[in-house]
Amino acid sequence: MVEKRTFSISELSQEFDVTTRSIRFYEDQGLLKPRRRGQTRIFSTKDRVRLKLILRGKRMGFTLAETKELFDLWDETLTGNEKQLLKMLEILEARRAQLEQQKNDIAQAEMEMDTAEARCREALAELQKKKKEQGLVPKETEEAVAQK
Amino acid sequence: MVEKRTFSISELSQEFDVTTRSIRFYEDQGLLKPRRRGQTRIFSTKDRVRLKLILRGKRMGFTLAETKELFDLWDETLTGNEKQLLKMLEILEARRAQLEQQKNDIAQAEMEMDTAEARCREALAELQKKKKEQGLVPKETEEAVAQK
DNA sequence: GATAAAGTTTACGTAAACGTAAAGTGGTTT
DNA sequence: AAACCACTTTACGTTTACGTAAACTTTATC
Repeated sequence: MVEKRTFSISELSQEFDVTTRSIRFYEDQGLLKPRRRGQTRIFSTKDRVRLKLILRGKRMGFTLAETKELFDLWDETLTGNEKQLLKMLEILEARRAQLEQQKNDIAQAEMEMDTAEARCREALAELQKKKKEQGLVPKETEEAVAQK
Repeated sequence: MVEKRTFSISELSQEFDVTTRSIRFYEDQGLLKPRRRGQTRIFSTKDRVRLKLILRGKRMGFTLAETKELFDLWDETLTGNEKQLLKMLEILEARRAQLEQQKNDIAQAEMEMDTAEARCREALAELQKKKKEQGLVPKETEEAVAQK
């Protein structure tokens, strides 16, 4: 049960909601290496995984070049050369630092969004109060409201 | 104690490690609005905060246009219009969803990096073992090694 | 008052990541 | 066989986010 399927370019395009143009571009840049039947591309499950990684990388702010570097490095790493292995470990460390930074950024952003939301709700509540007052004491002029 | 300082373009440039070109560009795009003394820019603490937000936004994968949209919206929100307030709350919700996605992406990436690192270390251990064997049984040919 | 240091505008250049025709290939459905 | 579909290549266009000179003021320093 090894899921030995293959995929057409439009299948992947639909599944991941990217244009075929993008997929071809990723191949052009060396990030995907589909087989060919004639001139038609045939994507393996490995290609599919890589596409998923590419897109996630993008969401995380990686450039295609960075992602490609990781792919290439990982391929080289599999050959078992010691220098490559050590370099891979280094790069993994660097990425972890980057992820830590991103996590901090996200936490910060969440806090600020909390206070922003709170202020919005306060302001809305204020407006509701004003409305009620207007309901009770109608026809207050705009200028008078503004002066509060 | 309101920290009422101002900043020159190069001060900010150095503090946040961005080029003056970038800072001028951000102004050009309407993200910063420094005062002027003659034609020289004078940045307030508010500008400084915004610059920080711009850079964090970039690290989080936001475009300048998106960040500007948030700035503008927040400014409008402060005027207290109800429609603006509700729109702001909507956008905040959307951003939260985006942050959740990013957190998932990061968690996934961390897991994969864990297994990648483990494999690297295994491979390295294997190499060390091979080296020892070579030390004990020297002059093994490359072909023989490859056949294992 | 010359000269350097830091600031400015204007404007063309560039890399990344595709978009968008245009024109052709290969299979299959009617 | 005509028409249609999915796929292809080639190639120029576009947006974003600056880089990089060039030529010019303004301010500080010797």
